[in-house]
Amino acid sequence: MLDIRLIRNDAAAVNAALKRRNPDLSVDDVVALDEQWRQLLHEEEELRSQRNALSKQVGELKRTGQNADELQEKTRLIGDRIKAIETEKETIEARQKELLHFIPNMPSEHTPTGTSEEDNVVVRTWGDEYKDRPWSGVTDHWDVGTKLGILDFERGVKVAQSRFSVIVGQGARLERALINYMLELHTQKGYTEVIPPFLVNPSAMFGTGQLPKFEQDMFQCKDDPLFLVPTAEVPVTNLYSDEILDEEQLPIYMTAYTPCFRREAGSAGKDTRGLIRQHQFNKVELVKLVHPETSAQEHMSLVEDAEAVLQGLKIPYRVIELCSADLGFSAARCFDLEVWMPAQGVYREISSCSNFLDFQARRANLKFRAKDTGRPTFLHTLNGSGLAVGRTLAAILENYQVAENTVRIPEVLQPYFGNQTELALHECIV
RNA sequence: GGAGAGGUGGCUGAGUGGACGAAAGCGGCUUCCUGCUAAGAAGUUGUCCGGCCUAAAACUGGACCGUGGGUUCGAAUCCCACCCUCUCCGCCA
Repeated sequence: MLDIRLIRNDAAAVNAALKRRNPDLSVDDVVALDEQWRQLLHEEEELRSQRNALSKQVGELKRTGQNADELQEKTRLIGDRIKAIETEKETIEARQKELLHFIPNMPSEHTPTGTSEEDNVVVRTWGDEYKDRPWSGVTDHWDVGTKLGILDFERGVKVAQSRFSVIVGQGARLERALINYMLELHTQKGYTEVIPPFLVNPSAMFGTGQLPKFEQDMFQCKDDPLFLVPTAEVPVTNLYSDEILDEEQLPIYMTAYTPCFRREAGSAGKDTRGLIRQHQFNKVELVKLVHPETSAQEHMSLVEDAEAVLQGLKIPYRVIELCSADLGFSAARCFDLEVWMPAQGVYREISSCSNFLDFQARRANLKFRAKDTGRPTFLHTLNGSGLAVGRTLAAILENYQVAENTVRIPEVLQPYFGNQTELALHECIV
C-alpha cells in the first residue's frame, strides 16, 4: 500500500511512477476522496470535542442535583450529527480503500521502463560452459521423467484434477534432496529456517498484497476463512506483523520450505505440459526484513543467495531485471532467475527476487523502533525463491540428461542418494 | 466437539456508567547522589489519525482497554455477535 501522505503531498510524482507500469494508473481519485475525508474528519472531531465538554457538564449538573434535560437534548443532537458524519465518512473510506488497495507499488528509480516482458533486461548469464553437457537427443523433462517412471502426470489428475502430478520413487527422493540441499545452503548463510502454517487468514494475504486483488488466484477453504498459501512469502513475511521490533533485531533472514498452491486462473492452456505450471508445487523461499537504508544492498545479496543454488548444481541460468510493466503488484524492483532448459533451448523462470520497500510493511504493519528518532518506523521487506523445487527438478532432468533415459545426479545432491551418481529406472509404475 | 474461565499500556495487574489514557508494581529512559561490577532519590514513559509548520520537534484536536455492532447526554465498565487464550472432558497424528 502506498503512503497516503506521500500521495497527498506529491500526487504528481506518484502518478508519474505508476504510469511507468501502466498509463491507466492514477491516484487522482484517491486524492479527491482524501480531501473530502479530511473535511469530514475535521467536522467530526470538532463535534466530538463539543460533546465531550457538554457531557462533562451534564455529569456535573447531575452530581449537584440540578436539571440537565436541556443540555442532554442538545448533546444528543450533536451525537446524531456525529453519527451522520461518520456514516458519510465510512462511505468515503470504503471507496478510498477500494482504490488504494488495488494500486500497485511504484517502480523503483532503477527499474527499467518498459511496456511488456520484452523490455526486461538481461543482467548476466552464468554457466554457459555447462550448456553442452546434455546429449544431442535431449528430451523434455516430462518425457524423460515419465519414461524413467519418476513423474506421473496422469494419476495426479485422477486423484485431484488437471495440473496436479505425482513424483515417484527416485524422483520423489530427488525432490526431497533438493529441498534439503537448498535449506542447508541458506541456513549456512544465516537464514533461519521456519516451517510456517500452510493455510493463512485473509489478513496475512492482505499484508503481502495477494488480497484483495488476486483472490481468484488462490485456493480457499470452504468452511473456514483460510487460504492455501500460494508461496511461503505470505506466512513468513507476516510473522512479525503488528509488532514493533527493536532496531538491533534487524535484519531478519528467514528461509522456509512449503508447498505452494495456485489456481492459475487465467493461464488456461499455458505451459500445460510437465512441471512448469502446476496447481501445487514445492518451493524454498527466502524472506528478509531489513532496515530501509539497507534494502537495496540486501536485495543484491538476496539474488546472489538464490543464484548460489544453481551455481552449486552447475546448471546454466541468467539473471534478468523486470521492467516496470512486468513487475509484480507489490514489488518496487525485481530480478528473475531463469534456468536453461536445453530440450526447448529456452530460459525458464525459476526464481523471482523482489524488493517491496515499505509497501508490504505498511499493509502488514511491520515496524521497528528507529534508534535515531525513537519512532516506530516501517521496515523493508524482500523475498525471493530459493528456488522453485519442481522447476529445478525439471532443469536437472534436462541439463543432466547424458544419454537416452539416463540422468546423472548433480554432485552436490549425491550425498542425499548414498553417493549414487545416476537416477535409476523406477520399475513399479513403468 | 462438550463444559467452564478469561482477554486492560513493554510486562504483572486494579478498575462494574462521568474527575480513567486508565491505580499500583516491574521494566525502560533522564537527572541527582553514593568511592566502587551494586544500592538509593526525583522526574519521565503507549499507538494511530488530523490541525499547525517548508519540515521535524513542540503545541493542539480526536480515537484506541480482543474485534465489530448496540444502549446512553456520556461506555474499559451495560447488551449482542464474532475472534482468540487458558482449564477440564472427548477425539486424534
